[in-house]
Amino acid sequence: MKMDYNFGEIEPRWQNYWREHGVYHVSNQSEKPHYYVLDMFPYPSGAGLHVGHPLGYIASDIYSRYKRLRGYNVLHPMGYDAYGLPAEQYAIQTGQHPAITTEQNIKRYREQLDKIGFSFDWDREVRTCDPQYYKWTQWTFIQLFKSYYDNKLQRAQSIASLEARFAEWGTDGLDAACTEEMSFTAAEWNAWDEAKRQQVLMNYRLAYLADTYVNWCAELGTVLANDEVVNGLSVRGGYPVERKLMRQWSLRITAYAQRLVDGLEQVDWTDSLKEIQRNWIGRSEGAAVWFPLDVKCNANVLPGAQAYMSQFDPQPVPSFEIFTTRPDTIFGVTFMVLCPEHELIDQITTADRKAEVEEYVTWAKNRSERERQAEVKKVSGVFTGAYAVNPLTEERIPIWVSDYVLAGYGTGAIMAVPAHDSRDFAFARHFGLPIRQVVSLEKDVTSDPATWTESMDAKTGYSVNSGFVTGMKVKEAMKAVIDKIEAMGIGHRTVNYRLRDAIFSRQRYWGEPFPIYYKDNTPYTIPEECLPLELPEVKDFKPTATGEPPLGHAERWAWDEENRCVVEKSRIDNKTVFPLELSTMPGFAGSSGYYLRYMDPRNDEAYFSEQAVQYWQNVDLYVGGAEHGTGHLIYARFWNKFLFDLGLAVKEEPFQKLINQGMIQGRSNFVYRSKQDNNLFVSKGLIKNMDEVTAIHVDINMVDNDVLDVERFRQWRPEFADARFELEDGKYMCGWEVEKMSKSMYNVQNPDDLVARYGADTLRLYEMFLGPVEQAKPWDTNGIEGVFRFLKKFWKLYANCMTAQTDPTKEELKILHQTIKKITEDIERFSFNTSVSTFMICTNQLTDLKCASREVLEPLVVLIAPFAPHIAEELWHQLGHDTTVCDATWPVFDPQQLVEDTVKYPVQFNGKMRFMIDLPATATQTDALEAVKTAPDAAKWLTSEPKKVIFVPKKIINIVL
RNA sequence: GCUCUGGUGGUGGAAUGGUAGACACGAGGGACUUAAAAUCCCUUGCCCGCAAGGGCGUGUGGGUUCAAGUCCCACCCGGAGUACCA
Repeated sequence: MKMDYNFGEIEPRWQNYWREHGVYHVSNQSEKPHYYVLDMFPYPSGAGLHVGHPLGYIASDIYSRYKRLRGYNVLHPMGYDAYGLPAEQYAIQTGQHPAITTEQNIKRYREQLDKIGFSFDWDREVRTCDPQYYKWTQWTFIQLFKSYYDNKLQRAQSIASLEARFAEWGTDGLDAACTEEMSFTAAEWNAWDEAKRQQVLMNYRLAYLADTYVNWCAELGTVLANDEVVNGLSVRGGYPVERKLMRQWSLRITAYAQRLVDGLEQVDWTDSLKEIQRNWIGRSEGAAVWFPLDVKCNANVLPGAQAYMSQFDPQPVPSFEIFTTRPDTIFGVTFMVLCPEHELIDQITTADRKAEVEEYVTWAKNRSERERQAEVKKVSGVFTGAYAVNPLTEERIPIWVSDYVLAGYGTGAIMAVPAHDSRDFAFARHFGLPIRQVVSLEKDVTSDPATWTESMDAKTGYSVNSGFVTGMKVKEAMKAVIDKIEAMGIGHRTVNYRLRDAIFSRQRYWGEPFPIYYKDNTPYTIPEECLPLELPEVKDFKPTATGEPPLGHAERWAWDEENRCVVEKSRIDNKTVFPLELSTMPGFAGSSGYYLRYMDPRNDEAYFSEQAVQYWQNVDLYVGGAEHGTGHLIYARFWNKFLFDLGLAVKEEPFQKLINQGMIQGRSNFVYRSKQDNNLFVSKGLIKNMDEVTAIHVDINMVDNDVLDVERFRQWRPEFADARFELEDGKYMCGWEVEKMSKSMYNVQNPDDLVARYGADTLRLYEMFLGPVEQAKPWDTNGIEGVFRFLKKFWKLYANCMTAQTDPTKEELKILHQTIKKITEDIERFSFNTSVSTFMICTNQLTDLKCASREVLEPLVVLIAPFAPHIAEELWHQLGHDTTVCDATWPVFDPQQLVEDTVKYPVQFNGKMRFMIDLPATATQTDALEAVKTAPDAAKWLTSEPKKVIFVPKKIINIVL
């Protein structure tokens, strides 16, 4: 065996071997237990992989290989989230077809990934832009289109069954998720024509077309989902986003809000991620209450309210609905607020207020989302002149309009309780509206709200000034008020969610086409047998002159209903040939169900076979970034729940355990140029005053352990050619800072360079050694030498000992079994950084002992195989095996080999000797004393016969000498 | 503001409530070498001391406990998510 660790020769050789022998190919048929380990598949960007990407892949690869060694049949696939904006933006700039760019990028990604030695089953690769893949994305969309959500059954049902129901019962007894509440009879339904029926059904479909306020990004020329917008700017590009009413496809994800909340209980995710999702879904319990209006208008008439109000007014009483989480404060309502979009405004505004209200509404509606959010603190609003009646106090309450009430949440109308809501408080103060205290921390103790500096929002204390609930605790009062409201028939308990339906159209080219064509402006799905509906070629990737999406440029983009095929657009006659949908699906469409497709990726007949999903069930371990908490991870859960309702997915939750790998930040290096002398660079330690120098980013590839390679620096740019350096100890020391990893900061570390220099095994170990997988951390190559040194030592241990084989000593076995125990525990809790340390300790100890026993060296190779597969494979064969190490068996821990000392340590304590002892819970004082006396070093501590012995709880014994 | 996280040497980071700082980097010293690389050995939390040894130490202040980095309460500081969600 060669003495030197030649990773450059070993690694490619085994990578070829694995590929040629299909070592990582996984079968759907196996007697073994199954385990599914999934990485979030990457978007293949033009920049290639940097060291941050493989962090999660390495962790999941370690776990996959470990599970395999433990006898599991492990599914560990990889693919590409290939649709996306950057390729398309690039296409717009250069005319290069996104498919070509994407293909090139994928090729580069694959090369980079292959060098790191992953155990992916590449036969199962999927690409979201592959027609054979997006066929099933389109198929799922059609199923969503053909489904509605039954709130009583709490599951999706077919639209066909809804039609049957309408024909027989109308909406009677129907409780379904919908855009707006509808009420009609079977007779009405049966009398309607096709167009009207389709329009009604659209109100219930899980994938529906509707006019909704959307986030329109003019710069990107498309609408965006809520999670793609932060602070009024697009996540991609940071362009301003405005609210716009547009006819768009949406997914009725809100129907699943409750199940999305409930499902979090069943999964093994971090609390923080579950919390992110809970916040995003934003479930709040409260009451819907109808407030009768004190004017005559055409607003809805609610039977209950009318019955109540008819005591005072024989005429029908119009009313409107509000949502509150604090029904207990209803006695403190001093005004009402409608959102500027509220339909009631026009009807209720009094003539004298009309001009002012209209002006305000126009102003508020035209304000960009960005402006609105920037001026959140600024109070604005206007009085409508109209009044509502508080159904419990029978007071007349003024109705205002303000943009602090949002159209999209609840009913877009609130009862304002300024004493107990900070926003209402600010509003009341600004407009001089009354503030009435109805909750107090102490019973019957009130103060004058005029003296308050802030409202009392906490849901604690007692009701005061509150009619029949006065004196009750807040929680009781809430219940009592709702009960009363329900009894009066003017409201009910309800739950509201912050979650919005997912806008599903993008006015873009590079995405999945909708399998939809329009007959009479009514959308119809193309037959499932005709899928995939392939993305057509276009001559221009920009929107058309008339403002249509890029697909408007496609010549061949019309649907021939008779011949069931795509034909030239020129043939559209709206009799047999119809226009196809022009927008495409968003990025999350393709990534929402990919984990299921991996189970059976080449299936042409179905998304995946029943046999495959019955075998694999769902993802056991999912590894990826937490930045997908409000996007992909919500959509994928929704997608899976829907497929579960259809009976395709067999588990309600797609990802059982989820690990969020922390982001790897860049570590930038700086040189410091003197402000007096542009050619003089001062070493970090010699700078007296930072004001005298300018910090300049330098490429981290010219820096080693913060020492600058001055020659490379001089060659870097012409202006540095004559650079002079003020050195410390003959070196130029650079400064550093943690920043985002990006080209412009010259701090991008490319994994290929490290693989070339140290080998893949070192890179793998080092990425793990850097710290806990979940933690965000800056990339820093300063420690990589240590890991590399370890692998060289590890290699040498075998090189020295392979020839002479001896029986293992007790000491060697102890080291081995300690290592087995520790490594197994570490892997099970994803603590891979400590695993690397354990290997280092083990190797040092065995080297000191000059260990040469196969009985110890062989299992050690298996232990390290998940972490450093190449060196393990090589040593495994050197040890004389002709099977691969991937098929070895994980060594079994033998506790007998670890002789634990019962007595841990002695300490002096108030003149007593105290000993920690490990004894069974049933042990007596005599047992404890015996253990101390027979401990290896007993003579050293017990210099005389004990005078007194105190056996304190469980593990302690105090001995007075 | 709310929610979630985290705070340990010069650095990255270890510690089922049980000898804090494993392991690694960096630094200092030494061996080998003509020299360098590579390799190996020693020291390395802070303070006092030649030493043996002693004192102090896990953001701050309290508490529970025989025992607290770890559990509880309050506060301070960082990171992330979210933001007029009624």
